[in-house]
Amino acid sequence: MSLKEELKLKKGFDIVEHEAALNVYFTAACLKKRADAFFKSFSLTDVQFNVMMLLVYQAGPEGGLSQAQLSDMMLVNRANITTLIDRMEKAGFVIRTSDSADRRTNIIRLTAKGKNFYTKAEPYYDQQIKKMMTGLNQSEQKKLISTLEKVRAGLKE
Amino acid sequence: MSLKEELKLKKGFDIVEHEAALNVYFTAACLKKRADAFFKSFSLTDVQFNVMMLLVYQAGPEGGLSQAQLSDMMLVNRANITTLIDRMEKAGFVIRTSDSADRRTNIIRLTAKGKNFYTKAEPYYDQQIKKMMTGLNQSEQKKLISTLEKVRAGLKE
DNA sequence: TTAAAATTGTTAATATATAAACTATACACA
DNA sequence: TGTGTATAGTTTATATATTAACAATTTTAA
Repeated sequence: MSLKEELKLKKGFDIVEHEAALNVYFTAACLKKRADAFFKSFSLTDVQFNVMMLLVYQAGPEGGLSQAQLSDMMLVNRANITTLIDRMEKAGFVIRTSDSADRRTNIIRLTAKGKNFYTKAEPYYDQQIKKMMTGLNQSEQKKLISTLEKVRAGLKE
Repeated sequence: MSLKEELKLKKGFDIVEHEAALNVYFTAACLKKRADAFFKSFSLTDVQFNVMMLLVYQAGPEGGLSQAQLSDMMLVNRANITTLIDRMEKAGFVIRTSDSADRRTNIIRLTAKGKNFYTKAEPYYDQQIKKMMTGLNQSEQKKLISTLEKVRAGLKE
């Protein structure tokens, strides 16, 4: 179904670039909504889950990541990390620790609660994301990935 | 460049579905950031521009759209439209009018200021979106559109 | 060594989004 | 006609995101 049909628009799109960009945008929104619904049963959000995933798989030698690293890996503003980590700290999933090498820096670490939670939730997430992407086969997904890489490359200029 | 490289991750992605979904998500975020930067010079946001575009091209016989219609066309919650239209009303771009056919309903209309603004801004937007999508040729864009349609179709189940 | 430039995390203000609950209104059905 | 259900928009609280400005700290360059 075309986006025009899905959004029930009277008039379609004259410029294919505009249509392509809107398709990316709204597909992401649909993915996010579906993910949000999934994570709701775990009482956290997709963004918080992403933080945990980053801490599990991308932690440095200090056993965590700095807020600046998190903001870089999530493509969001540093200011946003503050309240995000506040909420996750409050929920008991992460702690802020000081960095012995740099007094400006916090190292964000998963708590035992956070680790346990993540370990339990990950298989369910894996299952869910596979379900979510059943519209494409493996080869189509790989092609989509490389196409979107091209889009992003074109944005860098 | 792969997402792993862009985000400077130590560890890549084990599940291609996850990688594909993240590519959609982050590409949309990159598009949005670029669009935000563009619209900043016009002192409005991409979401507000989208509202204006919808009012110009999708208005009904009453010369506008209801808030519920806008929320459907934008795939966002009705509650979100309230404050969005508040801000646009405050900026003088739109007005809320009553709907003679249904006393619960507001019809959102562009003001003369809003119409003039949109008419001036649209050609610049067209130019900009073409520039933003230069990573793909026309055929690749059409292929991307149909792939994303498949993703969304798979999400409906 | 010193001063300038860069980086880290926070704060405050703003924008976009969600959910739940509500009132008023409209619709559907018996 | 009356009752139950659905819808429109708002309010409140919460989450995610941006910007600009700031103080503390670190890095860079002269």
